Amino acid sequence: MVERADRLEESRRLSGLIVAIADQAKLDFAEAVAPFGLPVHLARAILRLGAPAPMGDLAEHLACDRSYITGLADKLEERGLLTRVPGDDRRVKLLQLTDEGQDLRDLISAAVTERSRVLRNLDDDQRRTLEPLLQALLDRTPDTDQ
Amino acid sequence: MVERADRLEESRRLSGLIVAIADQAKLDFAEAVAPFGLPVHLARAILRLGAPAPMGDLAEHLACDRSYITGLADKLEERGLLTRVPGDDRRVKLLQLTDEGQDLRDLISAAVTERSRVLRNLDDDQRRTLEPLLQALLDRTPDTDQ
DNA sequence: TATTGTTATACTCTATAACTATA
DNA sequence: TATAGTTATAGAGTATAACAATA
Repeated sequence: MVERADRLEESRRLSGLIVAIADQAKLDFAEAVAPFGLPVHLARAILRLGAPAPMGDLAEHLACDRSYITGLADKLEERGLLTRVPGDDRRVKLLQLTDEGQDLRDLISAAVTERSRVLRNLDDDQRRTLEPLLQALLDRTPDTDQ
Repeated sequence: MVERADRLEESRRLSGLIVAIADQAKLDFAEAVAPFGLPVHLARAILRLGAPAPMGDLAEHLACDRSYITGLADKLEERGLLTRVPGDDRRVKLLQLTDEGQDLRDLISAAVTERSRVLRNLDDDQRRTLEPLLQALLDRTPDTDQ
């Protein structure tokens, strides 16, 4: 049996750890990507564009407004990393990486993977143990309403 | 034995889960705190002020510039939630919650705890299993340099 | 000379609203 | 009429730099 106060303290510790790990993950990502001269959002966009995608999809994935994507796409286009190609629905523009963009995407992907703490700090067993716990944490709470 | 490609995919999944959980934790926090009419940063500041603390300490804890703390302290002072009291070193000002501030802090603390996913979604065993895994994730990588 | 907190200002990020062209 | 993307603009959030008081 765990005492109430201990459980509270443990829970705060765990919450703090999770936030700290996520913050660290963002720093790791920014650091992995910096050598390529790319701000985080541009790098995330490139990673997302393994296949050509409508600008609206990217907005949804990056959790931002479509108008913001226009700016990102402009910057990536200026750098010659992607082009806008028309979709079947002619209102839609697909963002498609150029060859240079694809090459850069591969490099970024490798750099990010290389720094992955999940890969570097945990063994196979630990990863297998961790996943269901994280999944449980993410699940919508069963609303005990107690 | 786990295949390389599987391990990569699993690792991406886990990284994604961690970031998603942290994002969700921030949303949970904001939601828990909203009924008190407090922006997230003000609430975090109050939670930090269980004991009077120099403004610089708060800046460090919130990971922002000292000049930003001046603004936060102003707002909290306007609301009657804290006062600035001189420290031993007379350059220093300590932020000290008023009685009203302490009461509010207790309420916020309870509201945040009540929503804690760590408490609501995991049992004692799961929490005990989770902690060392998170700790390992956070640890500075042993720099394999491979 | 270095440090704490303050002030004024500037910058970055991102959203909102109005617009064009399609549907 | 509704939707995808664009444009111009505005706002929130936060930092920078110069400053006053103290060390």
